[in-house]
Amino acid sequence: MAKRNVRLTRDAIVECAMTLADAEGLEAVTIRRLAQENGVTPMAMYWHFNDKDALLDGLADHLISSVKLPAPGSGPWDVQLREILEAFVVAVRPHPALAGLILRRILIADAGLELAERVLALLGEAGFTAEKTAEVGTFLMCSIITLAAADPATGPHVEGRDADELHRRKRAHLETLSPARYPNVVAAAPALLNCRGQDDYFALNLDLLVQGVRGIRRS
Amino acid sequence: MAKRNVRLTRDAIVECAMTLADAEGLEAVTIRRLAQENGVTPMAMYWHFNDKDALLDGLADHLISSVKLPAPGSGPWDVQLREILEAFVVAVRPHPALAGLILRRILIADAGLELAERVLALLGEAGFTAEKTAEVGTFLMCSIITLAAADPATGPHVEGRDADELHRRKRAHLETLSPARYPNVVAAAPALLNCRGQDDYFALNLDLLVQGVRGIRRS
DNA sequence: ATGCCCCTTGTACGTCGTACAGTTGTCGGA
DNA sequence: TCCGACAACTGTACGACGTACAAGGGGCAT
Repeated sequence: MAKRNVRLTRDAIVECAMTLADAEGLEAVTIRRLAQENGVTPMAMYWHFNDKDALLDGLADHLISSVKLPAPGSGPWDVQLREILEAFVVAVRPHPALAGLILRRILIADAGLELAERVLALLGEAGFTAEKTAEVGTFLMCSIITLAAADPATGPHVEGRDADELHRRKRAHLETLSPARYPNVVAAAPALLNCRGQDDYFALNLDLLVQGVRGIRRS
Repeated sequence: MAKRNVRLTRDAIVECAMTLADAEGLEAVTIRRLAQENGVTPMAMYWHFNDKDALLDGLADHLISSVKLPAPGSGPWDVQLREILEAFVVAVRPHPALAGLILRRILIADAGLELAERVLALLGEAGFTAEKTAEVGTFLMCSIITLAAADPATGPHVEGRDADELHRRKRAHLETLSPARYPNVVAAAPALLNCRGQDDYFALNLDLLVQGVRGIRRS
């Protein structure tokens, strides 16, 4: 993996960290591992990033700025809101291991502020007060991240486990449940284990969020 | 902190870990720290738990089983659903640092299965197919956990930072924003920094979720 | 060639989870 | 009264982690 022909770059490190996180999870993203991956000493990282948190912030910022916001059209607010939220999930979905890093950077990264600005504007247009706008907007951002985060079987933002093994254990456990005691869980068991990652799941719950915003508009 | 008069117990350890997490965050919950807190050698923990993950699972299970489900009344499904979701948030809210641990244990812990069963049953009653029931139910559980997790300024499930310092930095950053470029963000800035932890926030977004479910019922 | 500055290396420390083996306290049957 | 057996705990050690600190090299303008 040593590619020590050129100098190291912030962006190169971030890129490397992203593919690493996608392939092996966030817990594989280690200063030492990143250094080794680039044929370099661990301490070399610290020239490009103050500390590991700064590196993770870099990852988050990179992910946030990959959101392709639709042009600020003139359609009804709920349609526009849905488009923006969808653009957000679409960008984050390919990197579920990193989803948890995003939240704390949304109001810091430029792209995140742009995103927040658009969402808050639409909520204002929908008739929410400034305070409710903040509350709903915050929750929407959190929900989208949740939506895009990893499979519940592996657990979002909980790393350090063998995903396959956990998934198998969960399946085995669900199969031992008494259908008399948990009829609905047993009936939904295959879907519960499977539903994440399906386009259906995202579309349906994006609708849920937008319809929810519409539903609480007057109150 | 050494209270070595009685033998150690799984429950005692879990209890200790919970107060520790509430006071100093999940990153303070360490095998060594827990041992020291109980006046015992680190390795003593491994008699009661196979490894640290088992300990965290114990924490999650304890938290899940603290949910006080309302009696299965006979009101309309959406009212009952809201009551259940509210009971969930109420139980988890006091322990935001642990919220992230819950998800992967919901379909394993008995109390979690009970919770899932009730939610899925109500969704079935609302007219969802088995598959959509699973999708919506999964998302609802995730959202409630998200809702109950820590302040976005400190970042849910992201530990290892000084919360106060981060909050101050965020506030400072928001105050430097150009109101021309981000009018809505600037207008909502105080609320954005503050809204979490307010009862208002939880009530409003619980409504959002329930109304959302109602909104997507027929489709 | 020389000096400077950007980038990298080398070494070391403290913390973490935990494998492995040994030690104690307690208690029921002889 | 003794005695093993088993439950609960101790002691030591290892490898991985983040990172402080100081020293080194290598390309560029002079």
